[in-house]
Amino acid sequence: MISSIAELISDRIGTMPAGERRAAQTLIANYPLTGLKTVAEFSAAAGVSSPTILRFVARLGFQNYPEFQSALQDELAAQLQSPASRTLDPSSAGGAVSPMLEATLDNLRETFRHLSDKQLADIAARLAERRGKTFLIGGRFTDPLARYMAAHLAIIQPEVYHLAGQESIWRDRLIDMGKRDVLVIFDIRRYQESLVRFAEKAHQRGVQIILFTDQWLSPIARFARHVIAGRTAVPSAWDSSAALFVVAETLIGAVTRQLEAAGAKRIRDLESLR
Amino acid sequence: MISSIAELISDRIGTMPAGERRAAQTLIANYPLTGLKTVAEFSAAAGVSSPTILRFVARLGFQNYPEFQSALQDELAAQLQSPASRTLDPSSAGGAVSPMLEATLDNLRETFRHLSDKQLADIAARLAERRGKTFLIGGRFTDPLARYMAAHLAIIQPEVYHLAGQESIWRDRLIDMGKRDVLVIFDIRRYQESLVRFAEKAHQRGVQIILFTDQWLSPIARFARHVIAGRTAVPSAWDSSAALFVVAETLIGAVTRQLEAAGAKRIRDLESLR
DNA sequence: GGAGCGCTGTATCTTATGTTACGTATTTTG
DNA sequence: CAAAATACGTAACATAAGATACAGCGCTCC
Repeated sequence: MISSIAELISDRIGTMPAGERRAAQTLIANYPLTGLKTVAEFSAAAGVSSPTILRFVARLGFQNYPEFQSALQDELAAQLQSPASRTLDPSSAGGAVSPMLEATLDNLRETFRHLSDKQLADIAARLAERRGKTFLIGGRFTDPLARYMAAHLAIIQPEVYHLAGQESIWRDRLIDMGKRDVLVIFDIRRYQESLVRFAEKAHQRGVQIILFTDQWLSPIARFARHVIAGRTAVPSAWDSSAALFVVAETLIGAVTRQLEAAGAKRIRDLESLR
Repeated sequence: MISSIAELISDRIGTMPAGERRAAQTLIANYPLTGLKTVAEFSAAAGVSSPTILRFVARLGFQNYPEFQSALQDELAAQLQSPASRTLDPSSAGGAVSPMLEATLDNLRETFRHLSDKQLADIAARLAERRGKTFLIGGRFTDPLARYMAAHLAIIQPEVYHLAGQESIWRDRLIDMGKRDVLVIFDIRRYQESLVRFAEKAHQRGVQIILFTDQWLSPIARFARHVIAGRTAVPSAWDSSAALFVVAETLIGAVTRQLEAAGAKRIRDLESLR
C-alpha cells in the first residue's frame, strides 16, 4: 500500500520519461519543499520546463498542480503534528528499510562508545602538529579510506603522502621515514601480510603509527601508538568500513579546526592557485 | 535575538489589533502550514478578511505575501534538514559525544528516508545484470568512494573499471562505452566541471549513469538514470561523504546477494588463484 | 453625546501563476 | 533504415492569486 507521495513517486519513477524523472529526483532530493514552490521555481530547480512539471504531477494522479500541493501540505501537517512518527519512521519499524542501515547505525554508536573524546583529541593533535611528514596507507578494501583522509589532510598541511601502488614502491619510501613522522594505516580482516611487514619496519624506524582496524585488531596493533577499533559487522557478505570512515571524517574535522589559523591561509593560497 | 518567524510573531502579538491577532493565533496554532496556503485560505481559517492577513504580514516586516511564504519555507527547510535539533532536546546531546557523530547519524537516517527500497533494488539490479561494462569515477574527495565500490564489485563480476588519473585518460575511455554500459559517478559540491563534461559525453553515447551526489544535486543529475542524494552537512569545515559511503556499501551488499549463485563461484575461483 | 481616529471588510484591479495547444526533436519499432 | 509514436519545450491563454482603494463600523476621548 502506498501512503506517502514520496513512495508513490519512487514506485513509478521507473516508468517515467527522462524529464519527468529529473523532476521526481529533484523533488525527492529535498522533499517536500520543492513541491511547495511554484511550478516555475520547481521547473527551474529540476532544469526542465513547466509543462514537464505539470505532466509529472498529472502522471502521479493529480488533477492539477494545486491539488498536488494540497496533498503535500496535508502530508507535512501530519508529520509536523507527531514528530515521533518522523524520527521513528513506520517503515523502519516495519523492517522494510535496509537492515544494513540499522546495523551501520549500531556500529557507529558502538565504535564511538569505545572511543573517548580524549583519545580522538590526542590523535588529532598528533596529526596537527607538523613536526614531520604524514603517510597514509590501507589494505585492499580500506585503501580508499586512506586516500580519502589523505585528500583532505593534504589540503590543510604540507607533507602528506598517500602510499599507493605496489608493495615494493612504498617499501622503498621507508627510507624517508623517521621518528618525527606519522604513519596512518587502515587494516581490517583479512589482515594483509604485506601491511604488517611494512608496519613493523616503520615501527623499527621510530615512526608513530595510527591504526584504523576492526574490533578484532589487526596484528599491527602491536606496533601502533594509537589504535582505533571500528565495528564492521553488517548483514552482508562483506565487512563494513563505515564506522572507520566516520572516525576518519571526525579526525579530519578536528585536525582542520586545530590548524584553523595556519590552515585557513593555506586554503586561501590553494584557492588562488586555481 | 529573534531567529524564527514564530518568535517574531509572539514578540509582537501584543501590539496587534484584534483581527490581526486572530490571524497570528491561527498561524501559531498549526505552524507553519497555514502560512503556506493562499491568502484566501489563511483568511478563511482565521475568520478574517484577506486584507487583514496582508496587513498582518506587512506588520511582521515583509514587503509582500510571497516574501513571507519564502521565509517560512526556508525555515521549514532548515528544520527538515536537521531533525535532531527538534526531536532530541539539546540537553541530552550535552554529553561528551562528538557532534560529528550525531550529525552523521542524522544524515544517514535522512538519506535513507528519501531512498526507497525499490529504488535501491532497481539500482542494484542494474548493476547486477551484466549486459555491459561498469565504470566508476569520482570527484576530488569522492573518488575514494568510487574506488571502494569498484574494489568490491570487481570481485563479484568481470568488466568493472575504476577510472583514475588525469582527465585526458578517462576521456579516452569513452570510446569503449556504449548503451549497454553503466557509469557510476560520485560528485558533490563543489561540482567538478570536468566530471560534468565527461558525464554529458557518456550520456550522449547512451551510457546509463548512476549518480551519487548531495542534496543539492550535481548538474550531472540532468543526465543520470538514477540519482542518489545523500545528506552531507556536518559541523566541520568539510562536507561529509559518510551517507554516500553507506549507500554504496548497501548497494555492494545488494548486488552481491543478487549475484550470489554466479558470484560465489567467481569468489571461489579467485581464492584458488592466490 | 458628538467628533475624530483606527480597524476591518467589500469590491476592484493588476499581476503572475497554472494551463493548454502546437511544432520540433528524440526515441522506439517494424 | 524508415516511419510511427512519444516526449519535450516555446508561446499564447485563462484563471486565480495577491494588492489596493474606499466605505462602513466601532471605539475612544473630549
